[in-house]
Amino acid sequence: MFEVEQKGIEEKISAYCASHSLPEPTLRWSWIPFSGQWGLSTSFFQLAAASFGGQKGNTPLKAQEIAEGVAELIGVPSGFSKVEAVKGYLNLTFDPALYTQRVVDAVLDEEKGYGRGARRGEQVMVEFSQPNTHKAFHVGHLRSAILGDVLSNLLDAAGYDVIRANYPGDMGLHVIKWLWNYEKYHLGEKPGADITQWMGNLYSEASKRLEQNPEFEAEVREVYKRWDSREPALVALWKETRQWSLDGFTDMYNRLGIRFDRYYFNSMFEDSGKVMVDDLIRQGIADDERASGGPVIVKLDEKLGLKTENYRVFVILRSDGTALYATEDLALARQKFTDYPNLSRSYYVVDVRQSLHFTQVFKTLELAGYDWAVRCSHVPYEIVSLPGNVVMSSREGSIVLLEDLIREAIQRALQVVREKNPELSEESKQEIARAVGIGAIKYPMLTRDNTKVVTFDWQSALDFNGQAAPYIQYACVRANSILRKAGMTVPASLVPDYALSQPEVVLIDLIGRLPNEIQNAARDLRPLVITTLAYDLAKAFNDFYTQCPVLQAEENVRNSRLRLVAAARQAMANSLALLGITAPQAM
RNA sequence: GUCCCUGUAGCGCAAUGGAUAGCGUACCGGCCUCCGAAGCCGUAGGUGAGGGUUCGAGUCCCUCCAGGGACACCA
Repeated sequence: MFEVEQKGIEEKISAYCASHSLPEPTLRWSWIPFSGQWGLSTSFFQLAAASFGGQKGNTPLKAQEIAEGVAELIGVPSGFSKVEAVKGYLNLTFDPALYTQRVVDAVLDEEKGYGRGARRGEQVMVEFSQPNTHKAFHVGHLRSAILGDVLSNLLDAAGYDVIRANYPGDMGLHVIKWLWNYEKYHLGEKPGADITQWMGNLYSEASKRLEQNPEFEAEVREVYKRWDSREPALVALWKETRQWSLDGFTDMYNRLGIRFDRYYFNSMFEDSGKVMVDDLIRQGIADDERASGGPVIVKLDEKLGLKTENYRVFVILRSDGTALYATEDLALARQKFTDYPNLSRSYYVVDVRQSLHFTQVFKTLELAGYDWAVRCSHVPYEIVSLPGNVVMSSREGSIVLLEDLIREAIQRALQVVREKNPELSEESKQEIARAVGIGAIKYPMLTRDNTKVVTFDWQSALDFNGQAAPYIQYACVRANSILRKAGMTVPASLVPDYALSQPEVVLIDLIGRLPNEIQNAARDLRPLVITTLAYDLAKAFNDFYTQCPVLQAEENVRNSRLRLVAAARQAMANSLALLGITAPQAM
């Protein structure tokens, strides 16, 4: 927001250093961290330490001396109201009126585009939510879906052209088991309304039957053989039942507001993966141990000339010649760069337990000479577990179905909105309940670091109070309410001509940070940065409207505050949109 | 055994190597004649242990301790 002024100041600091025989400084700007202090800050400790040239010296004292010298030289630049040298820091306080106008104008001019960075002309792919067909879709699968969706939003807002890819597991032993069970006990049946639940039930039923009757294994192997020879009837059944799952997934994604540009399926890469394995053997990268009953492996540490065991041994084809996920992942990675040769990054949003697997995949591709291999990266996240550190498993049935969670959350939100706002139309209540319910599900998955485990429990999942999406949505609603009472007209751009109060300063400050924070969040692949900002914005707005009258204020104050309310509402709505959460009009 | 992640208030989580470590929740006490109480205000509570680097360490390095995970044909 003050890039031009900041640059001018940097030049003056350079000039100061040159004339005081100090080294060329590398400046890092940050926000003044004290609440109510408003502006940019930089420190001179590094410069002071460097100025001693290895000799001992009092760094803090020297830093303060430089800060004072710089402060004296630059005076108070235009756009700022105060310049101070404090404890080795140079603090530049913004001119409140000017800064307010700049921030508020930017938000109200750009509206939904506020915060978005310039297009970079760079394409990236984000692969996320790799659900298995013929299995339940449960809360454990939710994190990849939500995280990947939001990372895509963030990268897009940061200026990248994002391709959202899904990679369902539509073939494997789990599918064969399901087909066996269906042919034997359910032939001709069709799923009802709860597709994924029905599919999941049949899968756990199949698992149970096989556990209790190991003699059925032979029948399952028989089905696998029919698949390998592509028996037309079985392929047709697979296609039909696979589609049921995919329809169920689409329904879930629609309810969550998650979309994809591109679908890859692991069944597509069985053959091309095997061809790549052959190539790797020919290149001498992979060792084929099938003659002695072993699989095809890549001894990564050995091939890399390492004595450590960092990369271990990577198994890329079963001893019976059938494809593993590893086989298919090699081909998938290549396919992505065939489809999109200019990808500058290819991200895989997959849980942390597969970290080794992906380093092996990428390293193997690098060894094979694919120059794009270094552009692939795994974005690990910790799993969602149940209380007592119980991992959700569809086989053991220790799961919370996603559709149950969505239904319960929306139901709970509907109950609350009926209590709070009985006069709204039933249609509005339903819409609000959806926005609140979905927001309440997403926010907790995004507001902790990717590497932290999320423990799911019903009570906190359905708790709408405190630091949560409904709090932020509520702040938007209150802002909207004020604007509605003002006739929805926002005054034209103006420079505030009164002394801004503390809550206004804090609020404007936070609104102004959104563009930077979007870049930070995208750079570090951390939605947490935005969930925190959105919450801080909502809190600051709450603070503002409880302390600063808008509609009853004198006209000049009222006009300025109405613009601020509109800007705050927009900034909060934009932040929520990045998080895949909608801000209702009322709630 | 090797490697990775995590350890911050009773509990759940924050804090680009920077100044005074923040928020929620639970507990206790206040606030609906005042733009909507899904809200606001107040009290209380602290970096697993020990070294090191640095002007400055919750953050980086080393050694421990505790919890979780991954390590040859599961996905």
